[in-house]
Amino acid sequence: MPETPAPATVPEKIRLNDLVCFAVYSANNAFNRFYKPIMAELGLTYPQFLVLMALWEEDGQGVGQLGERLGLESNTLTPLLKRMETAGVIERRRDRADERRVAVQLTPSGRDLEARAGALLACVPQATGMTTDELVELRTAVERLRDNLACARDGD
Amino acid sequence: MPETPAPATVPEKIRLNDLVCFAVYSANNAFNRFYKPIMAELGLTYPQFLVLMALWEEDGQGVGQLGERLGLESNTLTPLLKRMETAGVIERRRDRADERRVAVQLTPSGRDLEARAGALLACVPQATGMTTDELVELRTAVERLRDNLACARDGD
DNA sequence: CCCAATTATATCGTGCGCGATTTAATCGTG
DNA sequence: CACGATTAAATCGCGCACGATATAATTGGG
Repeated sequence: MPETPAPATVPEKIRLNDLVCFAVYSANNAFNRFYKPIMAELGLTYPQFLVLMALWEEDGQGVGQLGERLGLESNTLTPLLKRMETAGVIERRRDRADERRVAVQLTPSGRDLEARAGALLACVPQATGMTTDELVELRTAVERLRDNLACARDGD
Repeated sequence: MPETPAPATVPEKIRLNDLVCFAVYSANNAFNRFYKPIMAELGLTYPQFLVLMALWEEDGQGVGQLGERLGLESNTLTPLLKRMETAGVIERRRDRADERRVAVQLTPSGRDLEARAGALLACVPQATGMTTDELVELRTAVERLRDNLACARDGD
């Protein structure tokens, strides 16, 4: 007879490296580190760059729309947008028709960064060490994971 | 003849949703949000939980070893570990043989959390909406991405 | 028309994550 | 043994991310 009785379900120690969440966590940190010097060249941070991308797709979005696009709320976006305004890449202006809303507009300087960003980010696919097809598949899977987690948190 | 001459490489507007980095970024945020109430039940934050997992695998690790395991440095870990010490789940003590080093030891309270954590995290695979096989494949791909980015940043 | 409910942003406090620097202990070479 | 170089951790400042709350504008019944 073994000293320790076998439990109904083997508890099987969970290890850090078995967790998808840790892989995502550490990959996100790795992306941040990789992007930092590139973004510094543009005078931006990585989250600020994501905001700019959203604005290059559609200028003049409100804080709420940007938040929906990026998965962030005003408590994160407001100070971030203020820093971007100070940096001179966007302008924030109250909507005349509805003074609660704040529209975020690119400045010429903010628009100009789009071309520069394209060149600076060209090195990224190479750095991932993955093929275009692999990247598309990976992205799709990560998006599915993200969306499932988000809706599991709300209404299941 | 087309109005706009075709450039050598088509600049093809990059959209937010095409970026793997944004998928990883937003998935990491989603994980954080999903884990927050679970971790609160344990009196922990998500990064603190990751530290505990590393210690459950091997107790008494130094700050540097923990950092290597988690991909963090002392500037992040030191204050985090101090909060965990205040919370009573670990103890930090200077190594007698080498006074530069600080060993991190689980307290009984910190050890006890392992069993509770297992039960609380049982809901996670379900929430991802992915099969076990899909999760393994996804984790492997994300780890590869992370490791490639990290070594591209250093010596290529 | 008024006022409670709703909506949009902003504010505040806390905990990361990290670049830059500091402090302190150990090592290595003479 | 001395002393500069190296190593380990800690400190500092900044920018997210977010829960909780506040402020201000609009909406909708009665």
